[in-house]
Amino acid sequence: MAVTIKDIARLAGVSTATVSKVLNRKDSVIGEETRQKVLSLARELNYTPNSLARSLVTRKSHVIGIIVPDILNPYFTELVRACDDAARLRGYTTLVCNSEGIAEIETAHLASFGGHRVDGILLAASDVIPDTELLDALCIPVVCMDREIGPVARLVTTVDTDYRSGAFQATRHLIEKGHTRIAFLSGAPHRSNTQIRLSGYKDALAQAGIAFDPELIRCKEFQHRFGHQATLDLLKRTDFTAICCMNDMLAIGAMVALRERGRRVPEDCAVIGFDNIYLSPLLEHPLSTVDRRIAHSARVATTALIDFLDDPNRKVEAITIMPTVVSRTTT
Amino acid sequence: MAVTIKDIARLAGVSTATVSKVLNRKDSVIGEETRQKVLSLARELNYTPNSLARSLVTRKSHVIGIIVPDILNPYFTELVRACDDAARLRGYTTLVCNSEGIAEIETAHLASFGGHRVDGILLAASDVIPDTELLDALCIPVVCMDREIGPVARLVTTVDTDYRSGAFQATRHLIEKGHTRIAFLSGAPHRSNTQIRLSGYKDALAQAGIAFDPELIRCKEFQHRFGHQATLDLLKRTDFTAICCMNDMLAIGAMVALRERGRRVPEDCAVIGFDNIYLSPLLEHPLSTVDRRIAHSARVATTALIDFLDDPNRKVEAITIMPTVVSRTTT
DNA sequence: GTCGCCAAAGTACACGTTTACCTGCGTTTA
DNA sequence: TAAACGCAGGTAAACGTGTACTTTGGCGAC
Repeated sequence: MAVTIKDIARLAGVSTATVSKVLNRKDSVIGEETRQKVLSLARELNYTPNSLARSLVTRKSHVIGIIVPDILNPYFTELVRACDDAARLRGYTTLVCNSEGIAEIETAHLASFGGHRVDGILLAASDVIPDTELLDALCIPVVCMDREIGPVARLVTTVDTDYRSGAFQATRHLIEKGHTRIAFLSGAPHRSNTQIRLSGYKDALAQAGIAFDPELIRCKEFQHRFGHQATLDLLKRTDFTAICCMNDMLAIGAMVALRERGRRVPEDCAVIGFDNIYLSPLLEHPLSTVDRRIAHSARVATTALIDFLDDPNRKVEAITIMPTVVSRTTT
Repeated sequence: MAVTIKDIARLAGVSTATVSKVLNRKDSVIGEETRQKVLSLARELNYTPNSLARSLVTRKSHVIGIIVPDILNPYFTELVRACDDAARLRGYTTLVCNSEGIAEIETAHLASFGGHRVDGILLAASDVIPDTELLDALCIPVVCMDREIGPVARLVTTVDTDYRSGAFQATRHLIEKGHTRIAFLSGAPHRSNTQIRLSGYKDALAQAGIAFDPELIRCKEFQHRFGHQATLDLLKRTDFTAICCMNDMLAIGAMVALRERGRRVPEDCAVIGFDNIYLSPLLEHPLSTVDRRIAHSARVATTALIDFLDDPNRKVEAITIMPTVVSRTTT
């Protein structure tokens, strides 16, 4: 049905090898006349190379697989979009999969990546521990983004955000605005991810001579719902004038709760988020937050992966992205 | 490097054909003993079939291509996610591309779909007119979602939203709340897309005996930014007590503008959106909107496409999704 | 006149599967 | 007892490319 290299070869009266050479610009050794004939024929017939066949023989699919917990989460939407852009710029296509944060699903996706012979894998933040055994068996280069991972043979590099600094800056920002009773909302308490942020928060408090009060801490999950629920709970049990949220969705949930209880933002209670997702400036109260440069880190990770694919000898160091506070209307 | 069917064949002392038959459950004709041997060997070696090779020979990639203008737009995020889920349920993988609403980019993506031999294409709403010539040449089944398209050979079906009814219901909802001065915000004025919604709005007005006032109409684009800007402009030039927005991002932008000008929602001005994106219930003022059942229509479209792939003789009718108003706090 | 060389193009195999068709061989059946 | 059949499995071609190696002339050098 579709036109192949053979059709062109037949019509041009040459061999498929010649056509292939011309089309791949290995044509230093091809006569100008046949070259033109092949080229114009290809255009005329609307020839599109069959990537499957090509990948099969070259052992290069020019596809990179991306795993995120859920693309519906605005942070990951933005991340995936930026990865895709960066990859496309280098001639790669992306295959994105949602793991739901469930190990079995992630493992299935990884296996599928193996079947599709993706050239590289981008593993985004998630609470699940990657199946390093499978990863080793797959023998596909991996770049991790904000994700803990054990030793993996083909780990190219990791790009992480300096969470401690981000949390520190956010807290200090609130302190500078005059707050001393600052609530802290974050995800799974046992994850190092959360512990590091918490230590940043504590450091800022200590530096300002403010006592740490465990009553103000709520760590469970990075969901909007939890931001809402935790704020309601805080409102009932203690008093505070600011909330330091470790992601923007938590902050959005917190603001809903504050409004429901008649608290004005930022007059009665200031709110700061973390991530700086594209939505945060668009809200009714444009959200002050910690900009973690999502698109930038996505680009860095993708570029590192592809650089490595182009030249596996290149040694890449772990990369840390430094976040900064952006102050809008909620603080 | 990776283990192939040949390795298994060699180790099991059988031919590759036999291994293939076992692995594809064409094993009615295979002895139980060799069957088990092959199966356990495959498991043991962690064999993953090479989809490229498989697709090459079967002429079926089990991949469907999706084109959206921009996955960062929450409506499309949700759409893509639902399509992906539906596709995966049927054993398909999705390849999603962002066209930016630019014809050339879309065309390039379509060509790339051809190269990757995707089995089917899902074309989501966009202002660009698809390259029907290329689409015909590609010979790949297509399903359009809320998108105008000329006659295309391999068009399976279209799934559309009843925009007229949606706009009618939204307007009527506002009228029932006692509003008579109702602003109307929508996208590109010349698109039938917008015209149809406008006629629904007018119908509701007429039914209630309310005169149509062109002063209240603002049509330009479906972006947050325009919702903000148009509302500011309306506030300056005329008076109204409600805004009927033809998508949720416009509504969110409108609410920002209202707050900036000290108008309370819904006391001073009611706002209704359209789409019911997953964000709308999560906002500080949970948004009243028209639920167009995004995930549902995505499923319907994907299922229709895959049903067709499974049995091309099945004739599918155009599908229209009926939206309904969901009233939250902004009306 | 032979040798070597260069340009231009062709040959043939490999990539990892699937599958139509064929081969033995043991068992049934007339 | 020979023809027919069914079972278990093998052979080989095909899918569309890329590429190492080979062939074919033509031409200049010795």
